[in-house]
Amino acid sequence: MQGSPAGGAHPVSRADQLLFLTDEQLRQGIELLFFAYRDFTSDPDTVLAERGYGRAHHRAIHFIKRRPGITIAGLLDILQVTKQSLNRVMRQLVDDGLVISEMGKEDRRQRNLHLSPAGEKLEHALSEPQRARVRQAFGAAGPEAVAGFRAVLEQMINEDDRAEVLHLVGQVRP
Amino acid sequence: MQGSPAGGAHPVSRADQLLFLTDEQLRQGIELLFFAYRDFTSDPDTVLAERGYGRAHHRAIHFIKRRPGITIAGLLDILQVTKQSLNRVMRQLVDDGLVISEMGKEDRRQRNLHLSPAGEKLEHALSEPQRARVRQAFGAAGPEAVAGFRAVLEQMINEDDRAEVLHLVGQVRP
DNA sequence: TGAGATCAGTCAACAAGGCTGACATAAATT
DNA sequence: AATTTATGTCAGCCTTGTTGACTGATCTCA
Repeated sequence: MQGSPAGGAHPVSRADQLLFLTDEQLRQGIELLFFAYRDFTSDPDTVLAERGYGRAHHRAIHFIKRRPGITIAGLLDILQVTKQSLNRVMRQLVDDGLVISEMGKEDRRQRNLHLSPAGEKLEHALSEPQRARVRQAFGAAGPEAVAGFRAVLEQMINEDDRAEVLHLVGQVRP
Repeated sequence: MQGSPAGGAHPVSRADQLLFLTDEQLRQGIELLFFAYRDFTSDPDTVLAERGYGRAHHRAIHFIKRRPGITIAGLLDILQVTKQSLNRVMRQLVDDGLVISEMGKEDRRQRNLHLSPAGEKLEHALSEPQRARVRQAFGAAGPEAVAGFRAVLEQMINEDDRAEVLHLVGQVRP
C-alpha cells in the first residue's frame, strides 16, 4: 500500500514518548497518510470530471498558476513525468484556451506558460474545495499540530532534493 | 494539483499563530503533502516493478496482511475501487500463489483471503523501505510533530467515514 | 561560421489500472 | 420458491504513465 496512519493523537503522553517508533506506530502513520491523501485528492476530481479533464491537467494548471512564465522543461522537472506525457495534457489545455504558450524572449526555443482568464477561473474552481478541506483540518488541529504536520512531511521528502522542493514550495525561512 | 505543503516548521512563533490559515499557508500545506506523498509512494514501486506488479497489488497485499481472512467485499470497501478492477489484481495474486483464497466457513459465498509465505515475504519487501522512510521522518521530527501530523491527517479524512477509518487504522484510544 | 547541443513538439506503440455494463453461478435469506 | 447477496468474469473504454525515434528551431561554443 502507499501510506498509513498514526496512533493516538494530540496530547503526547509519557508512554507515547517511550514507545515512540514502534512498527505499529509506523504502520498507523502509513495508513493514515494513505486514507487522508485519498480523500484529499478526491476534491478536485469532481470538478475535473465535469470538464473532461484528469489529475494531470490539475497538476499542470496548479504549477503554471504558481510559477507564471514557467517553461516546459521547468514543468517537466516539477512534475517528473515524460515530455510526451506532459505534451498530451498541454496540447489540450492550450487548444482549449486555458493555457497561453508564448515564445521566450531571451531564448526563443523556450515557451513561457501562463493561465488565460478561463484558466485562472478553472484553477480556482479546482483549488478552492481542496483549500477548504485543508483549512478545516488545520483549523481543527491547531497551529502546533500544523507545525508538526509540516515537519514530518518535510522529512519524508527525499533528502537529495529536499532543499530544492522546500524552496519551490516557499518553505524557506529567513 | 493534489496535495501541498505547509510553511515554516518547528517552533511556532507568535506571528505564525496570528497569521494562521492564510491562503499562502494552505497552499504550502497542499504542495508539501503532494511532494511528500510522491516520494513516499516511490519506495515500493521499485520492488513492485521487479515483479511486474503495480500499486494496486501493493494495496491489496497490505490490507490482506493487516486483516487476515478479509473478504472481497471488505477489501472493496477499504480500497474503494470496483470489483472488476480489484478482481484483475486478485486473480494475478492468487494465480501467482501470493494470496490464498478460501471459501468462507459461515457463509460459503464469501472468500477469506490470506497471504501465503511467499505473499508474506513480498509484503515485507514492500513495506520495509516505506517504513524506513517514515521511521526516519518521525525520528527526525520528534514525537510532538508526529502527534501533529496525525491530528491534521485525521481531520483531513472525510468526516462521514472518519470514525470508521480511524477504527480500521487502529486509531481508537481507550 | 559551422558543428553540436538544447528546447520543444510529435508519432507510434504499449501497459497499468481505473471505469461501466452485462451476465453467470452459488449460496443465503425471506 | 423467489429474491437477494457475494463473487467472478467478459468486453470495451479512458487517462496517464512509459520507450523509442525523429523533426525543426535556436542557442552555444570552438
